[in-house]
Amino acid sequence: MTVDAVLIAGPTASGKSGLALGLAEKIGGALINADSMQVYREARILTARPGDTELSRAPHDLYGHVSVQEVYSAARFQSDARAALQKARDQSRVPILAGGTGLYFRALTEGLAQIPAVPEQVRNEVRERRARLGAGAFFAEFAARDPETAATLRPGDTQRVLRAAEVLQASGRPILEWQRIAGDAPLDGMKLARFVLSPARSELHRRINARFEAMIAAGALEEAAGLRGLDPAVPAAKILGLRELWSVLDGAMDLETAKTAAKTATRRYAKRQLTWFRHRMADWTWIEAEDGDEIFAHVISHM
RNA sequence: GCCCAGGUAGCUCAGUCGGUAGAGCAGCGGACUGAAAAUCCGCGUGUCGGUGGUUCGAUUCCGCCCCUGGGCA
Repeated sequence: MTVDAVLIAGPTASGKSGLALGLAEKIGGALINADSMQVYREARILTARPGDTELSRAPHDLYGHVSVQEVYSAARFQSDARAALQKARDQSRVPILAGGTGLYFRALTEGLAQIPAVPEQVRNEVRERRARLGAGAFFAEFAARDPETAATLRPGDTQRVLRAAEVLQASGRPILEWQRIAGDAPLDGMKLARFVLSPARSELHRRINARFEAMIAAGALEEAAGLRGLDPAVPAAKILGLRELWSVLDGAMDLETAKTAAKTATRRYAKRQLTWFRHRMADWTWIEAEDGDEIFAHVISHM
């Protein structure tokens, strides 16, 4: 085996975990999670995180290692992944990074800009101001102070507008300026085997639907009950299916409706993932096979 | 078997007094450097059941056939 690391991307329910695990067993690898939601400890079922059986078959890192209460981020992931990569290296294991979060893969392969952390107080101030002024007025105000960045954003893009505004507020410099400074990529200079799993859309939809049913059967409703009261502003509150199941628990929605809504949301998520992969990972090895053994054979032949 | 009602987008339906047709949901395409399972932008994707006829022109009118639902037998 001549690669320094294996990267496995793919939309949700495309079979990444199974492939990664099989590969880890075969080549003596160590799994490192590259999925933004599988990092949350208390949400194993709803995030389709590997269970104890899988965990016992190969080393796993960054799976369920933080609490749902925490605000995890791409930056924290990058730093955690750096440590996990070092750990695998120390154990002479090939790191196998598997996940569905495009931005996290970007953080690994291209790095993130080194932007000073924004104090909690500034974040809150900026949020409150936008809520008070409204999206349009807030954006106009921001555009007057940072026209260059504003030109790249839309007023309604809540997340990016807030981020740009808080960075400007906290650092005194436009986020665009910070982003021009190249980041340090954890995988820089390493020999990589990169794969994107891409089953046919119809098959992917079938799997997504079936998997949510399986999650329900495995106790997703109980898991959701345990997460009630979670601060809706925290990233883990965005776990697909969580809101719908909370509605069921509140008696505001029947289970069938909730399941349908959760599946739809997951299908749309998969579509967004694929848009990212298609354009940002065009030069990776794309695997359209759907059968596990077939996928495995393809991967081996490309390494 | 007869009588009604209806066959239009993947689904539920609207519509066209004859000039090749929209709405919702689903879906599709795209952007995206620190909340990314987030956030945002864009797009009707169609043998108008089939087949003859009338007509310059039929999804629309007429005939026949097929299918679905309801009623009567």
